Amino acid sequence: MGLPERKEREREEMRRRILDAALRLFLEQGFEKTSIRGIAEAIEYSPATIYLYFKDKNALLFALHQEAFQKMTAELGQIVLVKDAFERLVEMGRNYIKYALENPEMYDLMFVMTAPMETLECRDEIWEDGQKSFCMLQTVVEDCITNGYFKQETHVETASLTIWAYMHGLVTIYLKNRLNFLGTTDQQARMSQSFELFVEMIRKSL
Amino acid sequence: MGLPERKEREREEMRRRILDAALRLFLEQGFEKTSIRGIAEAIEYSPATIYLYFKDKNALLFALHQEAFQKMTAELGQIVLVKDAFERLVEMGRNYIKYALENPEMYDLMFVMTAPMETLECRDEIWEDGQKSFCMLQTVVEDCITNGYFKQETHVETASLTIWAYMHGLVTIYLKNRLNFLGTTDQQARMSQSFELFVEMIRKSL
DNA sequence: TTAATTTGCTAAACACTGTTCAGTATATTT
DNA sequence: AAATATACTGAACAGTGTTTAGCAAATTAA
Repeated sequence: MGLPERKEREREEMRRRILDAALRLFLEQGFEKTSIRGIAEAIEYSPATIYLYFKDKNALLFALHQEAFQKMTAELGQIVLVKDAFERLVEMGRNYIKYALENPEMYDLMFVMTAPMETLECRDEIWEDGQKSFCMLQTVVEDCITNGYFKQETHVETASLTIWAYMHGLVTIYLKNRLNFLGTTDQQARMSQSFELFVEMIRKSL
Repeated sequence: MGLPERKEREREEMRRRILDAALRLFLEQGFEKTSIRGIAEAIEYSPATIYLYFKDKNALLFALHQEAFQKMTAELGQIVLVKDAFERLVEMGRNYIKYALENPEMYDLMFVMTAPMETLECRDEIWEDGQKSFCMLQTVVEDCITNGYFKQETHVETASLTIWAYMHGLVTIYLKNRLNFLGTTDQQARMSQSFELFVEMIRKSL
């Protein structure tokens, strides 16, 4: 066995090339219309080659799903700059919505599609990326308790799940075109109004 | 032109046979694994025949989506029996969760999949089924205001959207396996805890 | 009753999809 | 220089949604 140093690096470069092409195509033409063959053509290799670097399409999607989480975590991480605990929570919510609306395909991959989760299941692993993000939320909720914004007896996990559920519901209703019985221009405004109401709800009752 | 009485009836019977078979297959083997060819085989007709009764697969999905709404509306309609306005709202929420967990594929069709919505868009129609369901929720929220549970100045539409967003978020997070970083058995319990918290939140702050 | 026409349906094809595998040409090791 | 391992691909398999040409039976018209 020779030194696998360069080999390993080349292999990683190829994975990158595949993922970059896949991501570009997904963002350009959406999920449904992106195929393994299309990705192969974009990197000028045979479709079979992709299967030397990813077990199947689900594994490829899972890798992209992980990168989407990295990006979101980076963006949500900005909120540590906000001093006030409650305002930090609100800003986190705003950024969550912003990320979802600006990266709808990635959001789908992260929180809606079942395909990437299947790779996780067949590897018998836990959903680490999701867990880590949830912990970020929990931390901020804890801060709100510590700083007296929320009652001492507030159950952190339950409160966090409730907040996440609302945020997720709001953005998916919108992204999946289930708000289109309202005027097209109004939709974003209605979301903002709802968000503000929810913020007041948790301020008053948590 | 002869009397199209029986012809029309026969045509409707055929549509029914197709939809029944499609529904059965969807529930048996899920969405991804159900094909036009499979449906055709189930009713012992050629795949091409289906296209004489439905424009394309999206139109078929849209028809099923409509029936799913009928079923849900019927189930949610039961809550009129509950006298107390607030308790009626809570019961509506419980039934919503129940329906979603008992009919995950149908829920997907109604609120997550974009395919049925495309048929709607290309027909340039509004999402009537969704609008009607939303009105049901709005009515109950109005009752809560009238009966003094919610403040007089509560904006019905915004409050309803907020409640719906939370409910939808909760069930989709669960159905799309995004709660599997919690213990498998715990998941439903966590959902219940969150729901109870949310009920208290709206009781206290709306 | 016969001829013309419409209706209901299908076989076969088209252009795709994800995936596998035998085989090849290049690079590495012995 | 020979043997082995690596990287890659062409071609196929089995599947998908959809379209079209054509056929046989039912309906209408003469």
